[in-house]
Amino acid sequence: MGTTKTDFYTNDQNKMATLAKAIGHPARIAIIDYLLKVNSCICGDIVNELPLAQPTISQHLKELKNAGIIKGSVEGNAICYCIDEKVWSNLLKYFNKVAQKLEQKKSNCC
Amino acid sequence: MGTTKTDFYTNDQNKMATLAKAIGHPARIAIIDYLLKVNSCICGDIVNELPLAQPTISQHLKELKNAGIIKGSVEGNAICYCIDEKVWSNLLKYFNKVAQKLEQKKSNCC
DNA sequence: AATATTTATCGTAATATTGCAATATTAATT
DNA sequence: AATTAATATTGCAATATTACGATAAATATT
Repeated sequence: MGTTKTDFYTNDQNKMATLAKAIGHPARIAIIDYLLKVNSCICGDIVNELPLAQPTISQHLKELKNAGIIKGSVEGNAICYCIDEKVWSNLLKYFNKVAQKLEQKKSNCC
Repeated sequence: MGTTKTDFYTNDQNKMATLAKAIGHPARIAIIDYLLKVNSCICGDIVNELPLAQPTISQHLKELKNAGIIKGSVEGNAICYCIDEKVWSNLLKYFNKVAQKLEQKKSNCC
């Protein structure tokens, strides 16, 4: 137990869940916010922006990267992270799709 | 440890993280999908749709409800759940905002 | 080559999540 | 008032997540 039964669900469902889960932490939202705020997609001074230790932030970045939300490229001895627009637009598509279907439905019981 | 430092982050960040986290599980994505597929927002036969025991599904529904993504109204001895359009449109707004900011940015290093 | 800077990894403790069986609760039906 | 049907709650085991100190790895700079 404690393990998700990923086998049962569709690829799309698992993929979307992975993406949403990666975003589902305030530190990672804050990282995304910061990546947007800073014009160029600068990296490691995120450590100064958040109340977290460097290893913790590195871990959060890793999770965002594993999910595919951000990508990083080595830039000297620093690493430059930025949001993957393609992946984000997929996310947006999903949320849009659901919103549209919600509008189409007239029969709301709640 | 193991506890998220919610105190530090902004309300918006925490709220968005809570919403995303609630969606961040394939079973809950499947529940959302099902709620959309069924025209009226019927409830408890979700148990027949997913490979999960009834208590587990009840728990997932509770999490979606606590996050505000779905709402439920008592309908006889059954409960009718459906997605909260307002909350969903907030979610959509966030993903849209990020997508727009991404487009504005020319300077991508990755 | 030694040092500094930046990021990643390892190990570990605390807590949270996932899932289920058993049981309770609530409302309808007989 | 029993019985049935639909959900919720409780308690628990297995696993995952969050966070950090210590340390390693990689590249720049001196």
